[in-house]
Parts: sequence; C-alpha cells; structure tokens
Amino acid sequence: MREKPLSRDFFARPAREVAPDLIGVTLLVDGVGGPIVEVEAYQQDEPASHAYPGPTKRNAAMFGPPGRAYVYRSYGIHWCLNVVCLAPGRADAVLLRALEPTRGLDAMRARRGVEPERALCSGPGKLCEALAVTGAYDGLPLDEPPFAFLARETEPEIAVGRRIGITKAAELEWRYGLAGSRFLSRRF
DNA sequence: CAGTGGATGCTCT
DNA sequence: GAGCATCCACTGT
Repeated sequence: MREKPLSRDFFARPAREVAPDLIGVTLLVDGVGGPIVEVEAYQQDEPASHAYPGPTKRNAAMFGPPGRAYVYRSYGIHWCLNVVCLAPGRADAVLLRALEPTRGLDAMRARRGVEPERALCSGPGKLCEALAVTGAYDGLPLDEPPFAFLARETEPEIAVGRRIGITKAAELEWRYGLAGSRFLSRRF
C-alpha cells in the first residue's frame, strides 16, 4: 500500500519523538510538496520556544489539541509552519524546515520564481512560500485537506544537530534531518 | 564559499 | 520600542 496517511495519533506525542519520525514523511498542501528532510523540535520549558512565555494570541494553536498547524510570521516577511504535538503539561511543536520538492514542481517554481530545485523548499520560509502556506492555515487540522501527511515506506538515516537561527537554548541538538540530503537548509 | 546587513510587520513588554 | 524559529543580495576572498 502506498500513500498511506499518518494515523491520527502520530502527532499526540512529545515533539522530540515526533520530530525524527517526520523525516521522510511526505507533506502535501493541496497536492504540492514532497518528503520532509529537515525539522526542529520546540517545547515550552525551553526559552527558544514561542510557547515559553505562556499562552498568547500568536501561539494559541500551540496550546490547542495536537495534530494541528501552528503558522506564524517570521521577521515580518516569511511564514513558518509547525505541527502541534502533545506532552504532559507542556506545549510542544515541530517546525518544518525543508522538504524535497517532488510534486507540483511547476506550482512551486511559479510561487518561488525560477530556482534550482534544491532551493525551492530549503528553509522554513521557502517551504511555506512554495506550498502557499500562510497565516490562514494557523490552527487547521493536519489530517484533512488542504494538508496531507503520507507515511514513509523505509527508515531513513537521521542526522542530528543544533537548531538554526536562534540565540537562546542554542546548544540543544533538537534539529533532525535526512542524512546527506541535497535539500537541507544547511548541512549538518 | 563566508560573512554581513537590510527588508519587513507583528507580538509582547 | 525591542526583538525576532528568515531570506537574499552583496561584499570579499
């Protein structure tokens, strides 16, 4: 069987369990996307997380049920997509940072401009632009259209390293990727 | 390649 | 009013 959607409770686990399991999972938004190759875990008790200060208007989705999207604007320009996870007494999420563009390449190129394929989705802001994810998707369930998460068929080799673009809790190695992938935002 | 800085808008103090 | 979970263009090797 191919194209098997992730089970509903896939996301109902702590972010650091979900994050490596997302590598190789195919993400589609309205049929456009491909296998995820890079993610980062964030959890409330750690100061780099948007949930660290407690619930606010922006991070409300992180404090809602697991298996939904948390989308926020980054640096006033880009959108970034997270999946909301579940941990006891703590808000958890996984930031989707990069994927290998395999489906809807024409749509992605049209949205991003002419680019080498490897740069279409090699970063959280690029990924959202290529898949047309905006703040309108904040809080939407991930097991319903426009989203689709399709289970991987083989176990990938996972690379681990420090998260990118943060200053607080920068020493934590909560970035996970597909080892050797050409579609990462940066090498591990 | 590596490093730097500007664009840009919204959230929270 | 500060500070970003970023990207790109531009500089200098």
